Amino acid sequence: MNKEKIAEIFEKISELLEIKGDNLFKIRAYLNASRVISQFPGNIEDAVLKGEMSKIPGIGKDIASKIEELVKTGRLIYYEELKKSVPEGIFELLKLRGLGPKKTKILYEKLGIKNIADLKTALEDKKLLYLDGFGEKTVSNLTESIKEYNNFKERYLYPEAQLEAGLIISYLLEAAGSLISNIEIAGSLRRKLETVGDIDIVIASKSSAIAEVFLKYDKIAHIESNGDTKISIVLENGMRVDLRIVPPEDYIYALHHFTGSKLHNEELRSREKKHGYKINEYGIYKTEYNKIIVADEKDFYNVFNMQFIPPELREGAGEIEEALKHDIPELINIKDIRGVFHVHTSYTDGKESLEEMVKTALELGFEYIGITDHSVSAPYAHGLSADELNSEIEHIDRLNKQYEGKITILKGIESDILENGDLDYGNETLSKLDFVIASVHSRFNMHKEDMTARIMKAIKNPYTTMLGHLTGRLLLERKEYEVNISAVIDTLSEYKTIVELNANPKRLDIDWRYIKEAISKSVMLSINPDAHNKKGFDVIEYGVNAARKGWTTKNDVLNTYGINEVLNKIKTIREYKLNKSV
DNA sequence: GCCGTTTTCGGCCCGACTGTTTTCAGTCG
Ligand SMILES: Nc1nc2c(ncn2[C@H]2C[C@H](O)[C@@H](COP(=O)(O)OP(=O)(O)OP(=O)(O)O)O2)c(=O)[nH]1
Ligand SMILES: [Mg+2]
Ligand SMILES: [Mg+2]
Ligand SMILES: [Zn+2]
Repeated sequence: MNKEKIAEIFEKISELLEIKGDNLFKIRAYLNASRVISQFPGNIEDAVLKGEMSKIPGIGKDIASKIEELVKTGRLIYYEELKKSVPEGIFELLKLRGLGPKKTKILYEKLGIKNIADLKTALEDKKLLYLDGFGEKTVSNLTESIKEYNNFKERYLYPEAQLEAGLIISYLLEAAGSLISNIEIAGSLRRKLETVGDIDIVIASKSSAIAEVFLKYDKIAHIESNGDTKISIVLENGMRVDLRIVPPEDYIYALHHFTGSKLHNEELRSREKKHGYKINEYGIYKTEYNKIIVADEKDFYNVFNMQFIPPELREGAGEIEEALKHDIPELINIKDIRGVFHVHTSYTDGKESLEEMVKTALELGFEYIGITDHSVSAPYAHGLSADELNSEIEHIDRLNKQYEGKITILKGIESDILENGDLDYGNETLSKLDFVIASVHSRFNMHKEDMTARIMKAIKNPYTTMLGHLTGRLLLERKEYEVNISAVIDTLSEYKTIVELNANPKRLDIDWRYIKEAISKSVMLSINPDAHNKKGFDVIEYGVNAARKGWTTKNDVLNTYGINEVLNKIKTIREYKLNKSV
């Protein structure tokens, strides 16, 4: 039982308790525990065995024992009992905008509505109007909510939302720039989360006229709410946008509030409340009339003797403690990236020739480029036979002479990890290469233990320099294959093997939530573009975002080093493992 | 249910917007 599943169960418990009408703080405790578990930076099974769960803030004796039950038996009797009283479809009903636990309960108890389909029928039959608290507006809003639920995604990839947010900001600046003293993306998008539920934007303006300007944006399909300081809309493509408008003097407080995360805000506010501060989106107050003025977010945190916390770290995952100790490290920046590994060419499924990819890397200022086409067992991608790989190697040798002094081309392969954990070529071929990325591209549905063993064996192979996309996930499309990530990280550590952070915005794999664990076990990262065309290098940005979310510093990442250090490091890995295996 | 440097009870972040409730509960951020 992994932490995602455990977190999901506690989230559902909180929803079930809401429906039951249980104590609000108890409900919050479960929801909070769910968030804390999903952020837990380590192996939850180990922590359970060591009896360390209840040491984690937000996990007490009761929830700790429930986690233990889940880890040990795979079930939770308390949850199963709770679920019996409520139909499964209640969870989807709760996802509808405008429908919370109270109304859902009424619909279920009074009209027997058990899921969205039931609700749709009841709406069409105008049955809701007979209920107390349900009027014409509620009916039309729920009808609209069902449409949105059916037609639109719940979350979007970071780059889609980033693009859309940029368009909105450009529009606002163009249409009403003089009214705007500050404008910034906030919410999960500012925190660089890999997927976002909506676009949050904060505006500082002296004039409320800016709201009118926003509402004239031509891509707005639906206005959900429209207040004095807050507007929520849905775009034609289904993306939701929240706009928050505040007077210029309140901007920093509003930006901080709206950046979140919710957990971060709650933690900061409750902690500082004990020290006599009140924090909201309009200010920091020591006493009611004594607003503390700050010029920027650095000042904001400094009020509480905290180090500035970069937005990427504001997930309520221990950042406040570290900021108090001034232990937040200098995070990696995109300018620290000096070269790239994991580049495909027209030798296999890349769209550009080898030389074009090299030229592009050179233009982008990279000092080295590690070429990795697909291996023989990847026929879908025209995987290279040993002979074909030899040709590519010779080609790289020629290009290295041609580009000497400009860029170094490293010879690599993205080798499939076969079902038995072997790599795709013999040692003779592999030893001609500078480095090898080993990735799983087949048989995703193996049992967890088998998949873990398969990957562990590949890591132990002396020629494996780094492990490619650890879980094979495609965000919002394909779930990760089952694998014991902590066991894999331990093996990477033991065999000094590097882990890829695949920068493709659909992958971002290794997940940033596991990066802290990897780094704490001295596993080095490589932020790889997995480029298949010239544009493919640009995704490095997303990889760096994810790395920052995982508290990564420059020195934790292979491709922040110069070519000589890189060559040295990858050689050392191979030698270390060759020695270890004899 | 969790938590404690005002501790083992009595608090728990704080506010905006909407609809139908004539005074605020529900939902959401
Ligand atoms: N203090 C406080 N702030 C909140 C609360 N809920 C949301 N916020 C703030 C922090 C959030 O980052 C910000 C935007 O809310 P969203 O619901 O859009 O969440 P966020 O953008 O973090 O994630 P998302 O990807 O949109 O689901 O508003 C809350 O309950 N209390
Ligand atoms: Mg958001
Ligand atoms: Mg929002
Ligand atoms: Zn690849």
